[in-house]
Amino acid sequence: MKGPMASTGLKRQTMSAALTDELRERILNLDIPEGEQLRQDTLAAEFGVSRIPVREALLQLEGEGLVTLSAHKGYTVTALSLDEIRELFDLRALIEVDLLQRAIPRLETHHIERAREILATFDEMLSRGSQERDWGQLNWELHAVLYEPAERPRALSIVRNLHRNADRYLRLQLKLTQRTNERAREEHNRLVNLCADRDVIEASRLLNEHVLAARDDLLAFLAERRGSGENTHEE
Amino acid sequence: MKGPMASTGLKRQTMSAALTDELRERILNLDIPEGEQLRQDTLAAEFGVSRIPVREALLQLEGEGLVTLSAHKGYTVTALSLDEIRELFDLRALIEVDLLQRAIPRLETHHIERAREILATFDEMLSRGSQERDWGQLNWELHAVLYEPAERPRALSIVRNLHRNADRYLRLQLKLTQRTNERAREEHNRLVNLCADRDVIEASRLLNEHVLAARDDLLAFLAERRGSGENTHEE
DNA sequence: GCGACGTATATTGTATAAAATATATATCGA
DNA sequence: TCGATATATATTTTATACAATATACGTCGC
Repeated sequence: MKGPMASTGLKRQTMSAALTDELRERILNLDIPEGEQLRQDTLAAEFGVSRIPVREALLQLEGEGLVTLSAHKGYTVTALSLDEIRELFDLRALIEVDLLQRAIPRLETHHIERAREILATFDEMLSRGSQERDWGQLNWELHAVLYEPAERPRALSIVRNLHRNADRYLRLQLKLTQRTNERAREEHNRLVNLCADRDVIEASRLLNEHVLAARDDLLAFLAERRGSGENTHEE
Repeated sequence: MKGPMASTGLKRQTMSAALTDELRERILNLDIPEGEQLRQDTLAAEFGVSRIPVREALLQLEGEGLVTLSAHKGYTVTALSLDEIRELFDLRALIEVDLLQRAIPRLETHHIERAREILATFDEMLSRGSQERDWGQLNWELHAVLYEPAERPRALSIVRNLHRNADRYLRLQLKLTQRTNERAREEHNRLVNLCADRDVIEASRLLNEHVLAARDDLLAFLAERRGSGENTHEE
């Protein structure tokens, strides 16, 4: 469940897969900004591989929605409108609440324990100063462990993708505002406690509010930012 | 909105895209059965292209869930368990009901007209004898036109993919039982009428029942079939 | 005969090279 | 000068060739 062959440094099974992960991380971390053209030979040269695995990585990311292909013109990093970002969160709320309702009756003690471990890691991170790079991953793991007992692999996969697509913008927000982090932390704690109590009704309500509050926070942040020139990285 | 450049025979913008469509159609139509290995050389030779566009088409289909890649071992046509098929329909019900609720208040006359056109095409098809090949496409178009006013592109894309994944099994059922078709036809008519009346409550209820009834019908059919050796294609 | 190892073959994964398409620049005519 | 067409350049798409990996088979030792 952790990172595959972590710390060994052994290279992945295929270049395509490794490139997919690396490119995804760069996009999510905004190292490559929205709308940017992705030149195949440039990437190939940078990674020291041919263009074939680069193309295959980009194709994979296109399936995830992170890049957009225009035939014969190439790939660009997908730029989402505020409406599209809103939709990500609305879908998250819809599907995740359903997952949680199915999962809670089947939650075992070890699920709760794992969730509390993740909460502890969150706190640790918070005290060490913002690590927005890992925040999204940790946030996903917490949600995923609560939904896992539902045994709904397709729904889980869809939700993971929704998280990923929203992650870019959440990281941006985390970089600039600390309040979001604290609020999420508090709601996560309550959510795990409600799950431990098997309180389906209240846990569902809280989860729904949690996701929609994150939505509104983020949209307000982005609306402000986009309205006024959005100057963060200069060139 | 119809088939792109139908009958012209003009090749698509790229080979990869054309191959993706062709392979998808073969898989959905069960020309290539579940679990079958897809050899890249074989496909390349058959279509008269190199393995590169074949690989890219397969990668695309993997993103859609129709094929599964095992590193260094190749692609196989994804085989779904009954539980996974159940999940497809449960997700459809969840997301489509939400879409319909958002769409109905924004439905315009021309949406309804278009829906009735599709219903007429259904009837025409029914009278000409079963054309299970087009059934899934038509079914999707009907649902899509009702959801379109919601302006939720991501949700629509997810639902289209769910339809596609279920389509293989629906076609199988349609080939062997006519009753499903008639039942769907009747429910579709009622659904469009309720939409025309802007009756969100009843339309939502009917849509939910419609999808879940299709689910139960199909699962019963497949359980029967899988239990008893599933002999249809001999070799 | 049985299991472990090594080789041969088939298939996938990647690199390089050629073809097709799009974009930019230049040339021509009015 | 302006617009349109033609040419050149950049980039993507596809083909061919090579390398890496997995599977099948056979050989050897016991």
